[in-house]
Amino acid sequence: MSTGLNRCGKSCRLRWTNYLRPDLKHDSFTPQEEDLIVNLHKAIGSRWSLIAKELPGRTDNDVKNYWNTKLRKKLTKMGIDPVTHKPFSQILTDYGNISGLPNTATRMGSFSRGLNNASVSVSGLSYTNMNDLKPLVEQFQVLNQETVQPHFFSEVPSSSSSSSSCSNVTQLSSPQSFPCQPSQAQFTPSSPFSWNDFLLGDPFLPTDLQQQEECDPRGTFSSTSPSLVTQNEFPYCKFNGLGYKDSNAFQYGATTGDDMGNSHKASSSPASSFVESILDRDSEMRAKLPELLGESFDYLSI
DNA sequence: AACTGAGCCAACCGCCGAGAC
DNA sequence: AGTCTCGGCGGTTGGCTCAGT
Repeated sequence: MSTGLNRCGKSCRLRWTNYLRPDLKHDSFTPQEEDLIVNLHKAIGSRWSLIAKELPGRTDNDVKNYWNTKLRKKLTKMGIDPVTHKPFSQILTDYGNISGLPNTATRMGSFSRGLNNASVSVSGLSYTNMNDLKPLVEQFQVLNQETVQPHFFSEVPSSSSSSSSCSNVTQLSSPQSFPCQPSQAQFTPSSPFSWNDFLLGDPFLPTDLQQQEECDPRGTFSSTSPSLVTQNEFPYCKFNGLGYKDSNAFQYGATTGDDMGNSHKASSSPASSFVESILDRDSEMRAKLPELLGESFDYLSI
């Protein structure tokens, strides 16, 4: 049916349900609604439609947006992890229980330092850092199943995602054999992964990942062509639940593309930062653009 | 006045399941 | 059984606004 609108039916329906419906509230959320959202999120995770049903006049999109823009940051400022709803101190305690690591005091220090470093290059100590670290942690949990017990981020409520990320997290506790795992031999107990090294170095450039990608091009962490890697083969290759921004950020340290690989050759020293890797990458792209475009080109002059 | 960065939110995307054919 | 359409859902993005510089 043609409505004369340049919209598909789905868009129209969304517009109606999320905005035009007459029973919707358009005023700001009340403290009571805030409390309810936080409590429900704690109980059932990011099931926005279910949460919204408890809030008359609010849509799942409203609740989701409010959570993402306000509540999550609010909780973070209060020292509560918005994912697990646990105080960061408790998470750090849990983190301290990871086996095969140096003493807790050292780890705590390096962990906060890692977060602070991230805050410089991202946007302050916020949930973003936790989410940025999460896929890396998961990668390392997969790569080091023998030495790292998966329980830090695996505490994410199983209901926190509908289709993708949730299922992957639960898979952590049931390790599979992955075709792209021949590199596992490189992660022998004699050289266990060190959180300290990881956090003291560049969190986006774990050197072990380079070994991984050199070993098997298929077992990459590529987000440029995530469809090449199925979840069954290697569930944590896909960065489920992360946007391109996150994935791209990670790319600087972990892609297998020709150019990317070169880029972190130059920035793989422990002292280099994520920002430096971006700058390196930027220089490289600028150098390559003319040949890619077949003509002289300086995008800075646009 | 111009620029910049952060916050906000409607809209979009991709996946999934249900139901019709 | 296979395919298609539709609606629901959660995650993400793009563009607007506004405060700060």
